Amino acid sequence: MVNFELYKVFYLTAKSGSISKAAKELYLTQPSVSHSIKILEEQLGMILFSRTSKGVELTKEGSVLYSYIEQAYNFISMAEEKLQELRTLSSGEIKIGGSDSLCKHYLLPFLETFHVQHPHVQIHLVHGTTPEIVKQLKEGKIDIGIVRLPIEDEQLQVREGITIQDIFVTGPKYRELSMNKVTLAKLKTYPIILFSRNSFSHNFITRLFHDNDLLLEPEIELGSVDLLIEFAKIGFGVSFVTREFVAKELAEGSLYEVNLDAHIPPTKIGIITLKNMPLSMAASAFVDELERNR
Amino acid sequence: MVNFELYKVFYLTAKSGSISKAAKELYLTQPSVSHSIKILEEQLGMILFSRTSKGVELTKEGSVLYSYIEQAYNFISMAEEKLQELRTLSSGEIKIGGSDSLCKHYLLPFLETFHVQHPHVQIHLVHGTTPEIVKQLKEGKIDIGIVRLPIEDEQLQVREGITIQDIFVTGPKYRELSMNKVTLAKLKTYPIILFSRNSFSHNFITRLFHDNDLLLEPEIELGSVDLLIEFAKIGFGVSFVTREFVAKELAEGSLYEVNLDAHIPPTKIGIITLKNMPLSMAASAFVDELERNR
DNA sequence: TTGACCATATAGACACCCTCTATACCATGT
DNA sequence: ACATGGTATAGAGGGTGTCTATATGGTCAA
Repeated sequence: MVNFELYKVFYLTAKSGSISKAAKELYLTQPSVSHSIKILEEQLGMILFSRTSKGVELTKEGSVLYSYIEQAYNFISMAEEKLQELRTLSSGEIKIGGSDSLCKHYLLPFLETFHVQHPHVQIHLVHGTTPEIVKQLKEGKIDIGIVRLPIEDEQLQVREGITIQDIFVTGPKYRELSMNKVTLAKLKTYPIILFSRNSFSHNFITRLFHDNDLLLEPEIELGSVDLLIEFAKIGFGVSFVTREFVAKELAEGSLYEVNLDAHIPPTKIGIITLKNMPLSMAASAFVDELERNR
Repeated sequence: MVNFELYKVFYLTAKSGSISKAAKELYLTQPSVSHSIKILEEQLGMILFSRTSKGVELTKEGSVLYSYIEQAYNFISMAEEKLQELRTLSSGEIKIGGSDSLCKHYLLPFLETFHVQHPHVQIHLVHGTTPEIVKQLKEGKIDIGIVRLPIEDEQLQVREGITIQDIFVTGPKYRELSMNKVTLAKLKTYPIILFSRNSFSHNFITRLFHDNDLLLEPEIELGSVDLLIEFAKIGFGVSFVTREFVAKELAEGSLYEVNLDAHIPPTKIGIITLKNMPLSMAASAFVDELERNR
């Protein structure tokens, strides 16, 4: 099989009808192109051009070859244009899997700015629990997963995102909880509102109480962080939420942070990807964006 | 623009899913292919493969590139197959222009054997006078012209074919002309049958008589060599034809050659082509065939 | 867990081929 | 006749692509 590079030279020569012009386009000298065409003709065993005093002209066989190579050349050009788009993020696609509430409260701001910067990069958001996210990542259905750390998996590459702090919050009704230190036992006497059973936060808090020989019996279990916030605001009880996600409410005074006499360790948000699978340009850029704003 | 040869390496690697396998196909070593792909990735500014322990796998961008390169590769493969056909004469086309009667009597036997040998080469036959043939040759409408020599034209390459001898023939009725030497003056007393006015033979004979101070007044002028032969056979008079084209009739005794007491110089058949336009494989093969049987 | 096996990556040396310069050659048009 | 613009050829040199040798890493089976 002939060296493909020779076909490029052939194409440009045929197209411009001149070896000299082709040489200029290729940033080569005329003898070089002349030589390449000679090699090609020798390897194909046929004359491709008739040489005239004003350039070259395709022979019958040359014309046949040209009609094919023209197509091939166009496809390669299109390929390079397409890759150029991908490289400059004028095109592309990212599939992100967001665990729990992280989608809305953590990811959304990034998505907005990223979308403004790269409007032609399509973003698909998938919702799911941490194990679901990991599974989809391994199946190649998503490029990036956003989960709470820690996570242990040999196949995963984990980048650390921002650190978040889970806290108990309450509305003005139980404002006293924010004044003085509150023990877990004391807190237990208030109505506790938690995220759905089996969620990261539900499990964590249950274990925290259990470690202090207390059995937590949540008053309400909700499937949405927004509802947790709303319920706390209007005085249904004490919600367990992430401080960073209720920053606005805390600032405006519609929620108060419980002054808990117990240590709730801060959590990190992790950006997980498959260790062996290189990220696409778009995904890579998005991850960079997430890491930059750590 | 990237070296096209790298795309070939890329394609075969992607297709086989393995650098080692691609190396075998390319008759290269594994490090060489590995290196080529690295170069390609660097030049495109993106990772094309994820390397695993059992080979390589296309990344998102790699897949995009592959979908284009696959097409390009197929076109090039098709091109090489097509050229292979042309080279082996399993395909192709020849346009031949035959002057005067040469088509039927000279060319036809060659065409038959050539067609048997290369049934997939299409042959187009064009009929015309010598100037018409030359014109069509220069316009690129035919590849090869078959004419009587001599012909003088800077742009033409002339190959000599067989030598032919024009003679006068007659049927049994005037058989006596074949017995003893016949002068032009004597011949003139018989009815002369010539090919159409302005034809090569008409002009030649008129001049021959003129050079001997005789004015030729042909009895009949015909537009076909076949008719010349037939008219002579059935006793209409004396036809001026080419000896080689009436070999059968002379042998079987339906025609007799006039024993002329004047020298008619033999003529050569010429195979003419454009000097600066290389012949197609098929045309070239046909010309070779003509030259071989000189 | 360990070792064999099968991938790819890396390093460094060498040779070949590609490209360059210089020049010849040819056709065309002034 | 000569300038111009095209291609072909020769020969030299350097760059690049390919090789060998070896490292590295993952998978599988014992």
